[in-house]
Amino acid sequence: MQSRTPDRRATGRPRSTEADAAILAATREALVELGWSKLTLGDVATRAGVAKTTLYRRWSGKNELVVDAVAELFDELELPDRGSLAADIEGVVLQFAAILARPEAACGLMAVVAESTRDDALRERIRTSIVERQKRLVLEGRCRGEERGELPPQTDPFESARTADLIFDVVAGAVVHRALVSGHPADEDWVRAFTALLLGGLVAGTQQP
Amino acid sequence: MQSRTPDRRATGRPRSTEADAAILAATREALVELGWSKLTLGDVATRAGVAKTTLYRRWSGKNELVVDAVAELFDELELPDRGSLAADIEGVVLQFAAILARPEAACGLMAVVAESTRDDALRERIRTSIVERQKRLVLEGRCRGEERGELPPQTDPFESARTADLIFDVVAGAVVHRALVSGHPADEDWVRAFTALLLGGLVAGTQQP
Amino acid sequence: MQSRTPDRRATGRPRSTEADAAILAATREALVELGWSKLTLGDVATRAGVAKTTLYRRWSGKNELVVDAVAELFDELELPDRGSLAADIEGVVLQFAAILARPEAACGLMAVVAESTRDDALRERIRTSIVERQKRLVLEGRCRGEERGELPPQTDPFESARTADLIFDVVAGAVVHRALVSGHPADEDWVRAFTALLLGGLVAGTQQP
Amino acid sequence: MQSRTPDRRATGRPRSTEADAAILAATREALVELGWSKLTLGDVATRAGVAKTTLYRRWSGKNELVVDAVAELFDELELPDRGSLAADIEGVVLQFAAILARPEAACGLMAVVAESTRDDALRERIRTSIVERQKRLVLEGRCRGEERGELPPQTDPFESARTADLIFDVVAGAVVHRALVSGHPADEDWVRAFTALLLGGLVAGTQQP
DNA sequence: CCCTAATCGAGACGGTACGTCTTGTCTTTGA
DNA sequence: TCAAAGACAAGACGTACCGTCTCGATTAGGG
Repeated sequence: MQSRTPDRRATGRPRSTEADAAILAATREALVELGWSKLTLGDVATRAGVAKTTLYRRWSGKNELVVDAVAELFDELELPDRGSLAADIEGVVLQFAAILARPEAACGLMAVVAESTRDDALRERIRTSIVERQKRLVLEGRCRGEERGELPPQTDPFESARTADLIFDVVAGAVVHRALVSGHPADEDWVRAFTALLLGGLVAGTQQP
Repeated sequence: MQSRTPDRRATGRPRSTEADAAILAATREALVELGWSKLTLGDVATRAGVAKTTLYRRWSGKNELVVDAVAELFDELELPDRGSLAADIEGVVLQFAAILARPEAACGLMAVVAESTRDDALRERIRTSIVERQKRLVLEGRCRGEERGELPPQTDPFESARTADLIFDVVAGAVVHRALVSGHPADEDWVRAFTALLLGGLVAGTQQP
Repeated sequence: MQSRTPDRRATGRPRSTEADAAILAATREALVELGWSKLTLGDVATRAGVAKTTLYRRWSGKNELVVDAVAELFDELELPDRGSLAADIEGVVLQFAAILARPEAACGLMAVVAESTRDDALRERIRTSIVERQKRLVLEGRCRGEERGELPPQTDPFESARTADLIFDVVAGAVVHRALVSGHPADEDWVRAFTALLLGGLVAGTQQP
Repeated sequence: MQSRTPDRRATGRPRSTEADAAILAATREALVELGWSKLTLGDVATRAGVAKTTLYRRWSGKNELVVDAVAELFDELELPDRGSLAADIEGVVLQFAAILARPEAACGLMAVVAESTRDDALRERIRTSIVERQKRLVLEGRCRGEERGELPPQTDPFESARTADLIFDVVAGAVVHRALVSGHPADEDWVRAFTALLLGGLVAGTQQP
């Protein structure tokens, strides 16, 4: 959501802050009921009890609106402390799968990713609002793994970032593919098998590169 | 594409087989130029030199059409024989990344996946036409790994299928996420690191489950 | 309906004569149910149990088909012998009104007249098939009036034709307007008043021109 | 054209009054060039420089639009004062014939009458907007005839209305039939003969009913 | 306490695509 | 050769949404 510049004219009627929240909530509600392609901004405005003008004054279009509406959903992710690295990873992956099981997250996210293949600004907005924002979980997890001695300490910062990116791609990609493409739920069994594969690869990879 | 039932009435003018191919090619062309959201079936029909009715007679809508148009792209994948399992995997993953780097594949695939979150028939069509169809690569790869002794023989058929599914989710998901979400190319370096992670996990997982 | 030329090639499968009648009947049936604007040639063909091709082979379009279908309706008109000119006229006008009360006649006739304002060939077809064909009633009526001495004998053949045309315009026009535009039925009362006006004008006109 | 109810919500952008006029003018223009059956609302909208939605917001379809477009044409009729009843009638009938000679009037009027045979609301709209509206000419003419002593005063109001209706059916019907069906122009000669017939009938009818 | 200016709701506007329908032609198989 | 069946190119249908615009009606400061 675009924040108003601080030096903005302070005169005139200020924008309603309630409208912002109402619009994002209405967007998620409409995504659940209608999906991406049948979601219309006019309908979102009506649900939010707001005029179309009010919506367009804040967002430039459907893509940007849905990115913001979906991004909020992923902020509730956090790395649990279950005692072992494997258990921690399983926990956060299950949380991620739970969010993706919600229809507004699944269809909203996939749709904006699809649109972003032809819109660099949108891709950047997705990266900033969603991807980079959650990469904190990987860093925190590895940090905890090193503290516990479950992972060897990573010294090279460049190599460290590269590995974090790879892990994030593997985790996020695999869960999304399992949930949305294969069509099977990412349940506890699957998450346990996936975590074993991932950790096995990580340990093997760092032992004898 | 729906094949006509064999006992279909053989009367009337038969459907043009050239039109089928022209429509799918035009669809890919339009996807490249316009992307998913600006692709219109009227435009596809015009590009294919075909009336809209001809298009609607064969496909029920944009979703189904694009699934078929994209599915053809993935049929050119094949498992190369580069001497080692790791090299073979790297080869096929690179091919997969190359296809996903084509805009018609990327935006078409993501868009229909997004739509499939609210349309079970569409999800099934995607699974049948694309996912299950390419899972052959995983099976073939493991078979070759076992022949070469790089992988321990898998005896339990149920466990075997479960692992194949997991591998496919990890491979396809990671490459898609890398290419489309993270926004970095899935180049040779990344593919090598990813393959190492995957193979490490596989070997570790089968040695001490 | 285009009649086959007598020296036509007698080879090949002959055209079905039943089809002609079936198509005209189906056209009237469809006119009753659907009216002019929703009548489609495909539907007529289906009702007649005939392929569209067969229909187009005989008529060049909707206009021509409906002219032929409607023209048949007016052939059942005849001048009754009720003893006096006034009664005879009332009788035939009531018959005419009865035909126009049938929806297929009313809407078919008005529609082709509307189309004929921009299609001279169609106007000619209407005149030949419907108007001139029924003008016999006027001539026969005047002839009978003169025989009975109710009308003075008309000697000038040019003047005679002019008057016949005028009478036909007045009779046909007034009944059509009453029935279709004013929206009131052309019942016995109205027909009596109209006939009185017409006969009064005719007698007055011939007495002191 | 539907007038907005006076208690209508005064909120929102008001409808453009220029659009109304532009659409009706464009309709007449298109009727002249294309006739009824080839007139499309999309084309009318384009000619009027207006979106299709704007047109459909005001009229429910082709029929209603053309009724309004044609009705305006007949408002220019007026009863001239030429000194005698016969001359006055001849004058207004000639005016009427002149309007019917314009293609937009002829084909538009006939077509909506044809459609009205299957649409009571449309028939009522035609009666209200065109027929009843012009019946004023008959009333005015008879009034003037009575003032001049050319017609006996009519006392029974019911009988009076019945006669006015009859006269209107005869006049309008005969002119339309002459112009559109018989295919001959309603020129001065014809109008003079017709007026003589009509007036003769009227005088005869009122002298000895 | 009013003034000013940006906001709000409502809804009409010009466009554009939709998915369906009809037209008149063409291409099959079968009689 | 014609018939039936139905696919074909073309194009209008009436609807829905888009993103913009014009309204009158609120709201806050700031004077």
